Amino acid sequence: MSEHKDFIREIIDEDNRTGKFDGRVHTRFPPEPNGYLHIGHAKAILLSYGIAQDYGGKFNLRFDDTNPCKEEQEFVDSIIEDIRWLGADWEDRLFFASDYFDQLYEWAERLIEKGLAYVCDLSADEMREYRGTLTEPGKNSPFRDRSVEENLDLFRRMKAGEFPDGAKTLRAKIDMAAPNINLRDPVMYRILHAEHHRTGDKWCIYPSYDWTHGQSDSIEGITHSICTLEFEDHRPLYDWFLEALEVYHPRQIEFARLNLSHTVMSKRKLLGLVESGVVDGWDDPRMPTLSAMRRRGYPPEAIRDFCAHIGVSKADNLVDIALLEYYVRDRLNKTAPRVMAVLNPLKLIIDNYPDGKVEWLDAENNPEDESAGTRKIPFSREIYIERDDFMENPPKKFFRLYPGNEVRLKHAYYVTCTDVVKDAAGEIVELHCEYDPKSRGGWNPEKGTIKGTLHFVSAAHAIPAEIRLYEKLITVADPSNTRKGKSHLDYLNPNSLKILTNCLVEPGLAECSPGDIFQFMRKGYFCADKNSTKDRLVFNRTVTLRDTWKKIREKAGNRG
RNA sequence: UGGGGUGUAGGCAAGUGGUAAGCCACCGGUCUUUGGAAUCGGCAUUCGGAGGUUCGAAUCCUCCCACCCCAGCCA
Repeated sequence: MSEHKDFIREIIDEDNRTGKFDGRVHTRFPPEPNGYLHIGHAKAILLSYGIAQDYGGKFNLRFDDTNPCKEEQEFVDSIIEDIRWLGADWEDRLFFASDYFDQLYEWAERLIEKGLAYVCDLSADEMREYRGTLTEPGKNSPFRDRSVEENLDLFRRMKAGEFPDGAKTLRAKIDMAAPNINLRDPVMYRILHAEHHRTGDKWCIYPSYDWTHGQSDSIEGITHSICTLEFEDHRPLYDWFLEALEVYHPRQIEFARLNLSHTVMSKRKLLGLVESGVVDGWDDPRMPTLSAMRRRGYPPEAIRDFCAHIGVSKADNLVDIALLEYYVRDRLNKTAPRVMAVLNPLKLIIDNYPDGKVEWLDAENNPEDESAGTRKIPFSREIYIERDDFMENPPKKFFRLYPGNEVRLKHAYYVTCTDVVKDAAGEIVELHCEYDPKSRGGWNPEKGTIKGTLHFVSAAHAIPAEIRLYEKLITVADPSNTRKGKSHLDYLNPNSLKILTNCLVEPGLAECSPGDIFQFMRKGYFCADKNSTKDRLVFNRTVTLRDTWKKIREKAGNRG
């Protein structure tokens, strides 16, 4: 089984063979600080960073902050935090496109002097009309043939603040009939009397992304500018700028962005969910943002595993969110300490266990990791078990607790159900059992296989907790491909968040800190929320355990 | 009816003229003090379609079809 390389690494191998960049490999991740990073960005970051690592090259972080109206320091901070958490390292190479504003301005004047750029007075609407359509060529701006002197003068006065927003633009003089619309005299500068998060009020003209991006990569000596598919037909424009300027020319390679099932990934839609209150902020654990995944308990290693395995190609894709969850479980299974928590408690009284007696039993912390050691858990006459683990009239193949059945209480004893107590409404309020004193620790060699094993907490020792259960945000796999007139908002999962407030957890959890991740045995992985305190424990369900019993039940249900 | 891309299993994705990897999902067995984990097995006679070249085609050629992106002074 040979390790295969993605098509980008193959291109880099080829460049190294031919000596195109003298064997250098230098990549970058260029986010715009106008929102939070999501799992799709993680794919891009890890791709570029991973390539730099594989080839002994360098990786830069550069903020593409050319639009002061949308960008904020808050986003710069969150992006830096998220990339650090993911594990990509830009060392001392943190840059901002705004660092290059002076250079870009100088280059713009150079293009004007070469007769390759001009100041245009067309309004936004007029410019749209002049641009033509997908099938018809555009027509030249009436301002296209201004003299170099006039252009220089006007451009300097734009910079000096003599004109209001939108009054003029600087445009590249390329070809209004180009079949590639990006080449129809694109805007290089627009007038924006806006405060920039880094340059303040120094500028009232701002370079467009297209005019900034390629040159920024050039300035930084990037060899391979890896970006997503939608920029493929901007590449000829970047080539044009770089050639006109006669500066160092990186190679741009495009790949398909990640789409994840049962969620949305566009910043616009994500922003909409936040602003409309559908979710409780960018780090609501239901969001596909990295900050949400961190809060929910996804380890960065799992995200790296996921990104390393989804592949890189140019084909549109929709990756099943089950794959991400698989890698989360895979990591957590090896690392998360096992504890017992009862989400929906049902009291169980062991009639033949001495009243007032407490035994502290040994419990292993992680069967996958012996070095995780053991802890002591309390056992007593009154305990709580999971309500789901008892059925008065069980279906076939149910081997949990029911009248007359014997089950194992994990790490403790075997118990047999002897009585069911109900309230006036017929609701089961408590169970009575007898325990087998010879089964201490959960094993009696005299008996055959005990199939059912239940988790529990000791009533006198358990501590209360709030537990938040999360499910998919959206009920359909691909909300971008739904019936006419429907959007992702028509497919929000009403059960995406369920808050349980009467949960009971084993006493050791009182000491846990926000961010700690556990396996609540038989229930799933849970992460102490950022707002969890000793007095008010709050856990987020990271992901459930695989549940074959649930599957059997659902199948039976479908048949019936 | 412009330009740029992409089509291999339910979802990703290898494959680069020599007879369809792997992962997830799904199905079944073993094992188990978590119905977890682990483990074993099953899962494309065929690569968007049709022709053609060749001893041999997912790979080369021709035509066709489908889907995605582009008409911001957003990135």
